[in-house]
Amino acid sequence: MSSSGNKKPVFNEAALADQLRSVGLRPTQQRMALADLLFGRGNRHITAEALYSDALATGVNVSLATVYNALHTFTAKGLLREITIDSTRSYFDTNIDEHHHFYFEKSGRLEDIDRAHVKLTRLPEAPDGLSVSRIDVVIRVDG
Amino acid sequence: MSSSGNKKPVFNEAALADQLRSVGLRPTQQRMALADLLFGRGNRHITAEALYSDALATGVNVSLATVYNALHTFTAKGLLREITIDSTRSYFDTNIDEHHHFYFEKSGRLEDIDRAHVKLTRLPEAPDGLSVSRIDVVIRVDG
DNA sequence: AAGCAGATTAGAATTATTCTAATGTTATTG
DNA sequence: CAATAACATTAGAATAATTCTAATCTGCTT
Repeated sequence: MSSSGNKKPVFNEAALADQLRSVGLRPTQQRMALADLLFGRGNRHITAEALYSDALATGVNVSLATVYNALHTFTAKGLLREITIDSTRSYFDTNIDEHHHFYFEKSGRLEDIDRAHVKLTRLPEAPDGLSVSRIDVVIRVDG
Repeated sequence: MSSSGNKKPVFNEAALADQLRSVGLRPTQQRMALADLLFGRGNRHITAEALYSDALATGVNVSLATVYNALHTFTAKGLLREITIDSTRSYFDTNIDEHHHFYFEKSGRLEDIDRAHVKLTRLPEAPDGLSVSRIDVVIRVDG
C-alpha cells in the first residue's frame, strides 16, 4: 500500500514519518495516510467523519475509531487544533498558528482569519493567577 | 402547583407570563417554572441537564424533552443565548447582552466578560456582503 | 364550555463519540 | 533478523447528549 497504492502521498514519506516521530508518535500506516490527507494538501478544517470518508475514498484502510484516535492524538501533540462550533460540529484545523475564524452558518464552513486582523485590547486578567491557555474568536456570518 | 407550590417564583408571575407572551409564547406551567429558574435568580450559564435537575429538585413537574424544547424555544426567541464550549458542553446563558466569556477548563465553569473589556479592531469584512450575526470570544484558562 | 393550535410527555431513535478486548504492527534488543 | 514488549488498530458494543414520535393534555379564542 505505501509505495504502490493508487494515491501516492503528496508529502515525502520520510519527512512525514519524521514529523510524527518528532512528537513521539509511531508512523504507522494509518497515521501516515491520515497525516498525508490532513497536512499534504494545504490547510483544512475537517470533521472526523469527513476525514474518514476521505480516507475510504482514497483507498486507505482505516476504521472510524482510528480516525478519532489519530485526530485526538495529533491534537494532543499540537499538530492540530480542535474548533467546536456547536454540539454537532467539531472541526480539526491543520493551521496551528494563533488565528481566528469566520463561520458560515448555512454551509457550515470555517475560514481562517489571520491574527493580525483581530486585536483584543483591555483583556481582563485571568482570575486567580491562572493562565490563559487559548483564545477563540468565532465570527458567525449568515451565509 | 402555581400558587401554593413549595417553591414560589422569585419573579412576579404576571410579569413572567407577559414576558413570554410578548415573544409569542404561551405561558404554560412548565415554561413559567423554567423561566423562573432561569431568569429569577441572576444571570446563569446552565446546561439542559442541570436545569432539568434544578427543576426536579424544586418540585417542578417537567420532562427532559420539555427542558430541551423550552431552552431552544427561548433561544430562538432571543431570551437566551447558547454557548458551545466543546462537543459535550453546551450552556444556555441568560445574559443576552453582547459580552464574552472566560472558560475554566478544570471546573467547566463559564464567567461573563463585559463587552467593554474586549475590543476587536481591524475586523475583516464579512465576505460577499454577508452580515455578521454574532461574535463569540472565549478565553480558556487552565484552572 | 368547545374546539383547536400549540405544548408536553415517555420512551424510542439518532448521532457523535468513546470504550473494550482481541488482534496486528512497529521498534528494540540481543 | 527473530523474539519481544509496547503501542496501535479494529469491529462492534456502549455511552451520552439530543431529537423524534405519536399520543395526551392545556391554554386560549370564540
